[in-house]
Amino acid sequence: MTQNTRRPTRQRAAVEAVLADLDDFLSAQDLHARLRAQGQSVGLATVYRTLQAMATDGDVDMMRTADGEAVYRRCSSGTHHHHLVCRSCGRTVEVEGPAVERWADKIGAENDFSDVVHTLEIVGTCSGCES
Amino acid sequence: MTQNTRRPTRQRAAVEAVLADLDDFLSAQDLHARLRAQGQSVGLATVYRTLQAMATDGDVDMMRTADGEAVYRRCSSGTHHHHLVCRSCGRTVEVEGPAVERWADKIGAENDFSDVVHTLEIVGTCSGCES
DNA sequence: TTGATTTTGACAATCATTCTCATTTGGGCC
DNA sequence: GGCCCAAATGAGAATGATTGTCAAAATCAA
Ligand SMILES: [Zn+2]
Ligand SMILES: [Zn+2]
Ligand SMILES: [Zn+2]
Ligand SMILES: [Zn+2]
Repeated sequence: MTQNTRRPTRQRAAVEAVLADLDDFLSAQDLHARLRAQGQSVGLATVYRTLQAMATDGDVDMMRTADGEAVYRRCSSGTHHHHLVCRSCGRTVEVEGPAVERWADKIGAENDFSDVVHTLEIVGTCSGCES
Repeated sequence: MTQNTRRPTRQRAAVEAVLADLDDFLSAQDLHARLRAQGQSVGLATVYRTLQAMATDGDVDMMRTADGEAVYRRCSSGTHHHHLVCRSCGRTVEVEGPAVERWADKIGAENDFSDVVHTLEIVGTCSGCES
Protein backbone atom coordinates (compact mmCIF):
# COMPACT_ATOMS: atom_id res chain seq x y z
CA MET A 1 0.00 0.00 0.00
CA THR A 2 2.93 2.33 0.57
CA GLN A 3 3.41 3.58 -2.94
CA ASN A 4 4.73 7.04 -2.13
CA THR A 5 8.36 7.79 -1.43
CA ARG A 6 8.56 8.07 2.31
CA ARG A 7 11.91 7.95 4.00
CA PRO A 8 12.36 5.41 6.75
CA THR A 9 13.21 7.28 9.92
CA ARG A 10 13.55 6.41 13.54
CA GLN A 11 10.38 8.37 14.30
CA ARG A 12 8.32 6.64 11.66
CA ALA A 13 9.49 3.26 12.86
CA ALA A 14 8.53 4.17 16.42
CA VAL A 15 5.03 5.16 15.37
CA GLU A 16 4.62 1.99 13.36
CA ALA A 17 5.80 -0.06 16.31
CA VAL A 18 3.17 1.40 18.61
CA LEU A 19 0.45 0.73 16.08
CA ALA A 20 1.67 -2.81 15.53
CA ASP A 21 1.37 -3.57 19.22
CA LEU A 22 -2.11 -2.18 19.50
CA ASP A 23 -5.46 -3.42 18.38
CA ASP A 24 -7.65 -0.39 18.98
CA PHE A 25 -8.08 3.03 17.50
CA LEU A 26 -5.79 5.64 18.96
CA SER A 27 -5.46 9.41 18.55
CA ALA A 28 -2.29 11.23 17.59
CA GLN A 29 -2.14 12.66 21.11
CA ASP A 30 -2.47 9.21 22.65
CA LEU A 31 0.17 7.75 20.42
CA HIS A 32 2.50 10.60 21.29
CA ALA A 33 1.89 10.03 24.99
CA ARG A 34 2.69 6.34 24.62
CA LEU A 35 5.94 7.12 22.90
CA ARG A 36 6.94 9.48 25.66
CA ALA A 37 5.95 6.93 28.28
CA GLN A 38 8.21 4.36 26.73
CA GLY A 39 11.06 6.84 26.61
CA GLN A 40 11.00 7.48 22.88
CA SER A 41 11.38 11.07 21.85
CA VAL A 42 9.23 11.98 18.88
CA GLY A 43 7.76 15.41 18.26
CA LEU A 44 4.00 15.78 18.39
CA ALA A 45 3.87 17.40 14.97
CA THR A 46 5.78 14.45 13.58
CA VAL A 47 3.27 12.02 15.03
CA TYR A 48 0.47 13.98 13.36
CA ARG A 49 2.29 14.10 10.06
CA THR A 50 3.23 10.45 10.14
CA LEU A 51 -0.27 9.25 10.92
CA GLN A 52 -1.76 11.41 8.20
CA ALA A 53 0.77 10.12 5.70
CA MET A 54 0.08 6.55 6.67
CA ALA A 55 -3.64 7.12 6.32
CA THR A 56 -3.11 8.65 2.90
CA ASP A 57 -1.04 5.67 1.86
CA GLY A 58 -3.70 3.32 3.14
CA ASP A 59 -1.41 1.84 5.77
CA VAL A 60 -3.77 2.73 8.61
CA ASP A 61 -7.47 3.40 8.87
CA MET A 62 -8.69 6.71 10.22
CA MET A 63 -12.07 7.42 11.71
CA ARG A 64 -13.56 10.19 13.78
CA THR A 65 -14.86 9.71 17.27
CA ALA A 66 -18.24 11.09 18.26
CA ASP A 67 -16.63 14.33 19.29
CA GLY A 68 -14.70 14.73 16.09
CA GLU A 69 -11.25 13.55 17.07
CA ALA A 70 -9.26 11.65 14.47
CA VAL A 71 -8.20 8.18 15.59
CA TYR A 72 -6.04 5.67 13.75
CA ARG A 73 -5.59 1.94 13.65
CA ARG A 74 -3.42 -0.49 11.73
CA CYS A 75 -5.70 -2.91 9.97
CA SER A 76 -5.08 -6.49 9.05
CA SER A 77 -6.76 -6.57 5.70
CA GLY A 78 -5.53 -4.23 3.03
CA THR A 79 -8.93 -4.25 1.43
CA HIS A 80 -11.77 -1.84 2.00
CA HIS A 81 -13.73 -2.61 5.15
CA HIS A 82 -15.51 -1.02 8.09
CA HIS A 83 -15.48 -1.32 11.88
CA LEU A 84 -17.69 -2.31 14.71
CA VAL A 85 -16.37 -0.45 17.74
CA CYS A 86 -17.25 -0.71 21.43
CA ARG A 87 -18.13 2.73 22.73
CA SER A 88 -16.87 1.79 26.15
CA CYS A 89 -13.60 -0.12 25.82
CA GLY A 90 -12.76 0.54 22.19
CA ARG A 91 -12.67 -3.11 21.20
CA THR A 92 -12.80 -3.18 17.43
CA VAL A 93 -13.97 -5.76 14.94
CA GLU A 94 -13.28 -5.39 11.24
CA VAL A 95 -16.34 -6.09 9.13
CA GLU A 96 -17.08 -6.35 5.46
CA GLY A 97 -20.32 -5.85 3.63
CA PRO A 98 -20.13 -6.24 -0.12
CA ALA A 99 -23.83 -5.55 -0.44
CA VAL A 100 -23.43 -2.23 1.33
CA GLU A 101 -20.58 -1.27 -0.95
CA ARG A 102 -22.70 -1.97 -3.99
CA TRP A 103 -25.63 -0.12 -2.51
CA ALA A 104 -23.63 3.03 -1.81
CA ASP A 105 -22.19 3.07 -5.31
CA LYS A 106 -25.58 2.53 -6.82
CA ILE A 107 -27.06 5.44 -4.85
CA GLY A 108 -24.31 7.66 -6.16
CA ALA A 109 -24.77 6.52 -9.73
CA GLU A 110 -28.53 6.89 -9.66
CA ASN A 111 -28.11 10.50 -8.67
CA ASP A 112 -25.37 11.24 -11.19
CA PHE A 113 -22.62 11.69 -8.65
CA SER A 114 -19.08 10.78 -9.62
CA ASP A 115 -16.08 9.79 -7.51
CA VAL A 116 -18.38 8.36 -4.91
CA VAL A 117 -16.92 7.33 -1.59
CA HIS A 118 -18.52 6.54 1.74
CA THR A 119 -17.84 6.37 5.43
CA LEU A 120 -19.55 3.87 7.67
CA GLU A 121 -18.98 2.99 11.28
CA ILE A 122 -20.96 0.81 13.64
CA VAL A 123 -20.82 1.55 17.34
CA GLY A 124 -22.21 -0.43 20.24
CA THR A 125 -21.39 -1.81 23.65
CA CYS A 126 -19.54 -5.11 23.61
CA SER A 127 -20.54 -8.07 25.73
CA GLY A 128 -17.66 -7.51 28.13
CA CYS A 129 -18.80 -3.96 28.86
CA GLU A 130 -22.39 -4.50 29.85
CA SER A 131 -23.20 -2.76 33.14
CA MET B 1 -39.66 14.60 17.49
CA THR B 2 -39.34 17.41 20.00
CA GLN B 3 -40.24 15.47 23.10
CA ASN B 4 -38.12 17.37 25.58
CA THR B 5 -39.22 20.52 27.34
CA ARG B 6 -37.45 23.28 25.54
CA ARG B 7 -38.61 26.81 26.00
CA PRO B 8 -39.52 28.72 22.89
CA THR B 9 -37.29 31.76 22.63
CA ARG B 10 -36.56 34.37 20.03
CA GLN B 11 -33.09 32.91 19.52
CA ARG B 12 -34.33 29.39 18.99
CA ALA B 13 -36.89 30.60 16.50
CA ALA B 14 -34.22 32.50 14.60
CA VAL B 15 -32.03 29.42 14.35
CA GLU B 16 -34.95 27.32 13.18
CA ALA B 17 -35.82 29.93 10.59
CA VAL B 18 -32.37 29.84 9.04
CA LEU B 19 -32.44 26.05 8.89
CA ALA B 20 -35.89 26.09 7.35
CA ASP B 21 -34.70 28.31 4.52
CA LEU B 22 -31.72 26.20 3.75
CA ASP B 23 -31.26 22.87 2.08
CA ASP B 24 -27.64 22.10 2.81
CA PHE B 25 -25.55 21.23 5.81
CA LEU B 26 -24.27 24.20 7.76
CA SER B 27 -21.89 24.65 10.68
CA ALA B 28 -22.70 26.49 13.89
CA GLN B 29 -20.26 29.18 12.87
CA ASP B 30 -21.90 29.58 9.49
CA LEU B 31 -25.35 29.73 10.97
CA HIS B 32 -24.18 32.37 13.41
CA ALA B 33 -22.68 34.40 10.58
CA ARG B 34 -25.94 34.24 8.66
CA LEU B 35 -27.88 35.47 11.63
CA ARG B 36 -25.54 38.41 12.04
CA ALA B 37 -25.72 39.16 8.34
CA GLN B 38 -29.48 39.35 8.51
CA GLY B 39 -29.28 41.63 11.51
CA GLN B 40 -30.40 39.11 14.09
CA SER B 41 -28.46 39.16 17.33
CA VAL B 42 -27.90 35.70 18.76
CA GLY B 43 -24.88 34.68 20.80
CA LEU B 44 -22.52 32.14 19.30
CA ALA B 45 -22.73 29.89 22.34
CA THR B 46 -26.48 29.92 22.01
CA VAL B 47 -26.25 28.80 18.40
CA TYR B 48 -24.04 25.91 19.45
CA ARG B 49 -26.35 24.95 22.29
CA THR B 50 -29.47 25.21 20.18
CA LEU B 51 -28.11 23.10 17.36
CA GLN B 52 -26.90 20.45 19.76
CA ALA B 53 -30.28 20.37 21.48
CA MET B 54 -32.08 20.08 18.17
CA ALA B 55 -29.80 17.26 17.13
CA THR B 56 -30.44 15.47 20.40
CA ASP B 57 -34.15 15.86 19.89
CA GLY B 58 -33.86 14.56 16.38
CA ASP B 59 -35.03 17.81 14.85
CA VAL B 60 -31.92 18.19 12.74
CA ASP B 61 -29.32 15.83 11.40
CA MET B 62 -25.70 16.29 12.32
CA MET B 63 -22.71 14.98 10.45
CA ARG B 64 -19.00 15.69 10.45
CA THR B 65 -17.14 17.07 7.50
CA ALA B 66 -13.90 15.46 6.38
CA ASP B 67 -11.98 17.77 8.67
CA GLY B 68 -14.13 17.02 11.68
CA GLU B 69 -16.41 20.03 11.82
CA ALA B 70 -19.97 19.44 12.93
CA VAL B 71 -22.57 20.50 10.38
CA TYR B 72 -26.33 20.47 10.71
CA ARG B 73 -29.33 20.24 8.43
CA ARG B 74 -33.09 20.16 8.89
CA CYS B 75 -34.40 17.03 7.28
CA SER B 76 -37.72 16.41 5.66
CA SER B 77 -38.33 12.91 6.88
CA GLY B 78 -38.47 12.30 10.58
CA THR B 79 -37.33 8.77 10.04
CA HIS B 80 -33.80 7.45 10.09
CA HIS B 81 -31.95 8.04 6.85
CA HIS B 82 -28.58 8.97 5.38
CA HIS B 83 -27.18 11.49 2.92
CA LEU B 84 -25.51 11.69 -0.40
CA VAL B 85 -23.57 14.93 -0.38
CA CYS B 86 -21.70 16.76 -3.11
CA ARG B 87 -18.16 17.45 -1.96
CA SER B 88 -18.05 20.54 -4.09
CA CYS B 89 -21.32 22.43 -3.76
CA GLY B 90 -22.84 20.70 -0.77
CA ARG B 91 -25.97 19.61 -2.59
CA THR B 92 -27.58 16.95 -0.45
CA VAL B 93 -29.91 14.08 -1.24
CA GLU B 94 -31.60 12.12 1.52
CA VAL B 95 -31.39 8.39 0.96
CA GLU B 96 -32.77 5.33 2.67
CA GLY B 97 -31.45 1.82 2.69
CA PRO B 98 -33.46 -0.64 4.75
CA ALA B 99 -31.10 -3.44 3.82
CA VAL B 100 -28.15 -1.50 5.17
CA GLU B 101 -29.96 -0.85 8.42
CA ARG B 102 -30.64 -4.53 8.84
CA TRP B 103 -27.09 -5.43 7.93
CA ALA B 104 -25.59 -3.06 10.51
CA ASP B 105 -27.85 -4.36 13.25
CA LYS B 106 -27.07 -7.93 12.33
CA ILE B 107 -23.33 -7.28 12.48
CA GLY B 108 -23.77 -5.85 15.96
CA ALA B 109 -25.89 -8.74 17.12
CA GLU B 110 -23.58 -11.37 15.72
CA ASN B 111 -20.75 -9.91 17.76
CA ASP B 112 -22.79 -9.54 20.93
CA PHE B 113 -22.81 -5.77 20.90
CA SER B 114 -25.80 -3.96 22.40
CA ASP B 115 -27.19 -0.47 21.76
CA VAL B 116 -25.86 -0.61 18.25
CA VAL B 117 -25.95 2.56 16.19
CA HIS B 118 -24.21 3.51 12.97
CA THR B 119 -23.10 6.48 10.93
CA LEU B 120 -23.04 6.40 7.16
CA GLU B 121 -22.43 9.14 4.65
CA ILE B 122 -21.95 8.99 0.93
CA VAL B 123 -19.90 11.70 -0.72
CA GLY B 124 -19.37 12.40 -4.40
CA THR B 125 -19.34 15.11 -7.01
CA CYS B 126 -22.75 16.00 -8.38
CA SER B 127 -23.47 16.32 -12.08
CA GLY B 128 -23.58 20.09 -11.86
CA CYS B 129 -20.08 20.22 -10.43
CA GLU B 130 -18.14 18.21 -12.98
CA SER B 131 -15.05 20.07 -14.17
C1' DT C 1 -47.14 39.33 40.16
C1' DT C 2 -43.84 36.28 41.97
C1' DG C 3 -40.46 33.00 42.63
C1' DA C 4 -38.25 28.90 40.64
C1' DT C 5 -36.03 27.27 36.61
C1' DT C 6 -34.07 27.92 31.97
C1' DT C 7 -31.83 30.29 28.71
C1' DT C 8 -28.80 33.66 27.13
C1' DG C 9 -24.47 36.18 26.01
C1' DA C 10 -19.91 38.13 26.41
C1' DC C 11 -15.72 36.39 27.04
C1' DA C 12 -12.30 33.34 28.83
C1' DA C 13 -10.50 28.83 28.53
C1' DT C 14 -9.72 24.24 26.17
C1' DC C 15 -7.61 21.58 23.16
C1' DA C 16 -6.84 19.20 18.83
C1' DT C 17 -4.58 20.35 14.85
C1' DT C 18 -1.70 23.17 11.79
C1' DC C 19 2.02 26.34 10.70
C1' DT C 20 6.83 28.18 10.79
C1' DC C 21 11.32 27.72 9.97
C1' DA C 22 15.83 26.63 11.45
C1' DT C 23 18.17 22.22 12.04
C1' DT C 24 18.88 17.36 11.16
C1' DT C 25 18.80 13.24 8.43
C1' DG C 26 18.50 9.80 4.50
C1' DG C 27 19.70 8.69 -0.21
C1' DG C 28 22.20 8.93 -4.27
C1' DC C 29 26.68 9.80 -6.17
C1' DC C 30 31.69 10.23 -6.61
C1' DG D 1 34.03 7.78 3.11
C1' DG D 2 32.42 12.60 1.98
C1' DC D 3 29.00 15.88 -0.49
C1' DC D 4 24.76 17.81 -1.93
C1' DC D 5 19.90 18.28 -1.82
C1' DA D 6 15.37 17.28 -0.78
C1' DA D 7 12.59 15.42 2.75
C1' DA D 8 11.81 14.97 7.64
C1' DT D 9 11.92 16.70 12.26
C1' DG D 10 10.85 19.48 16.42
C1' DA D 11 9.96 23.34 19.49
C1' DG D 12 6.92 26.52 19.91
C1' DA D 13 3.58 29.80 18.18
C1' DA D 14 -0.80 30.26 15.92
C1' DT D 15 -5.38 28.79 14.56
C1' DG D 16 -9.95 27.79 15.18
C1' DA D 17 -13.82 25.09 16.63
C1' DT D 18 -16.03 24.04 20.71
C1' DT D 19 -16.96 24.39 25.68
C1' DG D 20 -17.07 26.59 30.30
C1' DT D 21 -18.37 30.55 33.42
C1' DC D 22 -21.62 33.10 35.63
C1' DA D 23 -24.39 37.08 36.15
C1' DA D 24 -28.41 39.03 33.82
C1' DA D 25 -32.72 38.25 31.20
C1' DA D 26 -36.65 35.51 29.90
C1' DT D 27 -40.28 31.88 30.56
C1' DC D 28 -43.36 29.22 33.22
C1' DA D 29 -46.54 27.83 36.60
C1' DA D 30 -49.09 29.01 40.51
ZN1 LIG E 1 -16.33 -3.00 25.35
ZN1 LIG F 1 -17.49 0.42 2.53
ZN1 LIG G 1 -22.24 19.83 -6.59
ZN1 LIG H 1 -28.89 3.96 8.81
